[in-house]
Amino acid sequence: MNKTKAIEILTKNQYKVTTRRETILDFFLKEDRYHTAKNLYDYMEERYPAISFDTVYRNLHLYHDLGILESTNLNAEKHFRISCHSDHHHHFICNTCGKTTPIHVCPMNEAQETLTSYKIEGHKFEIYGLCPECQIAS
Amino acid sequence: MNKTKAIEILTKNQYKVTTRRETILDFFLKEDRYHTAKNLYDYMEERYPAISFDTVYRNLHLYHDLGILESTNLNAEKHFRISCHSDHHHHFICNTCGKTTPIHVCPMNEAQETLTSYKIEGHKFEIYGLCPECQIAS
DNA sequence: TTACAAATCGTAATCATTACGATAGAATGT
DNA sequence: ACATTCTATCGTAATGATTACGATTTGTAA
Repeated sequence: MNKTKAIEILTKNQYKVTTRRETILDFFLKEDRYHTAKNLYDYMEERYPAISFDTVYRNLHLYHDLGILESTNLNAEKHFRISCHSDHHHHFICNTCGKTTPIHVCPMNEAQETLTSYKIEGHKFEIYGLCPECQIAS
Repeated sequence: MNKTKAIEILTKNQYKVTTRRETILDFFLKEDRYHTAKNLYDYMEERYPAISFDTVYRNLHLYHDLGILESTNLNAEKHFRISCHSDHHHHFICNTCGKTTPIHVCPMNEAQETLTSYKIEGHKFEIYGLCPECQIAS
């Protein structure tokens, strides 16, 4: 996902490309990692002192629905990152800096065999720990 | 995990065995699935009309820390279930009834090979969908 | 049974998220 | 250019889950 493609998705779906929406894209494209709604709110508030929660959450959900962002729950708080769905994969997530590393291992084929007569609607595979950089820092 | 073992863990760690703590165990042992704090609170309130949030949450955390319960985050809300750590496995979780089915497939060995120089501290593999019973019901 | 620490109650505070009426802004047709 | 009509945003209040804490009660060991 890049800015051009995200804007293309917005216009294709008849959503307006506003300055706030562009700034939100900049925020997520700047760093390839998970961020909380609060992280984004703080970033936006520096640039638009009157920004509303509504704008932040509404656009997070919009981007999520359009596939521009993907999300995960880490300790009962939603985290969002720029989408990278060119192929199916999962993530290593650093507990310290939040940076993600793709993992190209997916156990669903094997798992599926043991779940005949179950209707599978989704799955989650995440690995948590310290990335090389954060190990050195600690 | 069963009631005798849970009580053994409590006393071994010098925690008191109170009526509320026993009732909480009954609640989780009754059904092999994930429950929210609210589920437990409602159950407790029927039996102890003056039960406090504090008691519910404090004991959920205590049981979790002692390994009597395990937890997961489903749509930004913590869910708890009685621990079943006899062997390492993961769960299929029904989106409708919350019942769990163990899955004896774990992708960590393969994943680890691709993550040399990363320090792995934990992982999560969950499959969501409809269990056979809930497919019939819908 | 007494005494003390642990557990619980009652209630307020916090944190993330959602909701909604009022206002502002962009796109379209005249 | 102007009016019309959506859409987006603001301002703020409400909700839902969770945490916090002083006051009171209860369990346990001497």
